[in-house]
Amino acid sequence: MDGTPPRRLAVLTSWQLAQGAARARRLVSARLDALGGSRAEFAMLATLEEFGGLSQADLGRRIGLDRSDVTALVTASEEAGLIRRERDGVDRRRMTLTMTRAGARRLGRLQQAIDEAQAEILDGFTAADRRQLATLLTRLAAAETH
Amino acid sequence: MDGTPPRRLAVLTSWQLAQGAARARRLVSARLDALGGSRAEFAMLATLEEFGGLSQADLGRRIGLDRSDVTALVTASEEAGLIRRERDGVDRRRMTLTMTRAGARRLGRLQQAIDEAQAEILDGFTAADRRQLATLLTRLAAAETH
DNA sequence: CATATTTCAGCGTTACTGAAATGT
DNA sequence: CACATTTCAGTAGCGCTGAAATAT
Repeated sequence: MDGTPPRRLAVLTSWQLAQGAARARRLVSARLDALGGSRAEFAMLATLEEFGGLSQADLGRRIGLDRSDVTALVTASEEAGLIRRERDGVDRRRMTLTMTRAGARRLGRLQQAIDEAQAEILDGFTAADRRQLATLLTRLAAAETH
Repeated sequence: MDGTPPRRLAVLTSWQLAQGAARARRLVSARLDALGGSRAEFAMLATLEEFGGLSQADLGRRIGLDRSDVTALVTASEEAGLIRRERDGVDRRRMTLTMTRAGARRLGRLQQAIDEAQAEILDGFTAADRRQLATLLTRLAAAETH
């Protein structure tokens, strides 16, 4: 046993979120590490599958990744053959990103690992629990930044 | 608008948790920064208020802070007059930590800032929503590490 | 002897900032 | 001109590791 945290911490929504997110992150990372993958890599491939032909800036905005970190991720992924990066014909500032077939296969493998982690995170939760949690978290994260 | 993330991400509990935790963290940090404080400082003071006379190792276990980071935090907080650090008389490896009156006043100010942030995080949530969320998050974070 | 505590030096990841080069 | 995109260099916090000194 680790000893319980003080009540002033335990009652905070921000603390509860941090604890839950940290556990989920550890479980997901452990599975992805075994495949030599990362959360950002999965996020990128998932985005390019659903929204093909994005620019790097758009990709970063979709997944909340900094422009600077997008550059590094995209460079490595192109070298690994998972994506293609081509200069946009219309707006020549932009690099247009598309997923390769190797990227699609990679996405499938990472998805499987992530699904296993989600199952472990939600072990013991009923279907109703899961809907509740998803609804509440989505509302919370989507709140206006007014 | 930022563009929506792909479905493969949006449906993940781990992603939802990460997004919610990141927003909560930004709101809390913004308030604490204005006071020159940190989350770790608040966690330390809250712990020493509720469990007086802890060792550094016990403090770290209560709040999930690494031994190495505890040393730095405790050193700075002692210099700031928020806590006292004395060699334990029984087990002379340990340093016994106690909060000073200045520390208690500091805790009060940080608590106020954090309460404001929690209110902002949960803006629009009913009392029932808040109970649901707290229950689900606590269950999720407390899951056995079997 | 094995174990626990504290301290220090350092590492890897993530999130970010500032500035430059390029183009709209 | 203001603004957007990409890239690079660098910064700061966080969570950690390894090792040493000290004590149980």
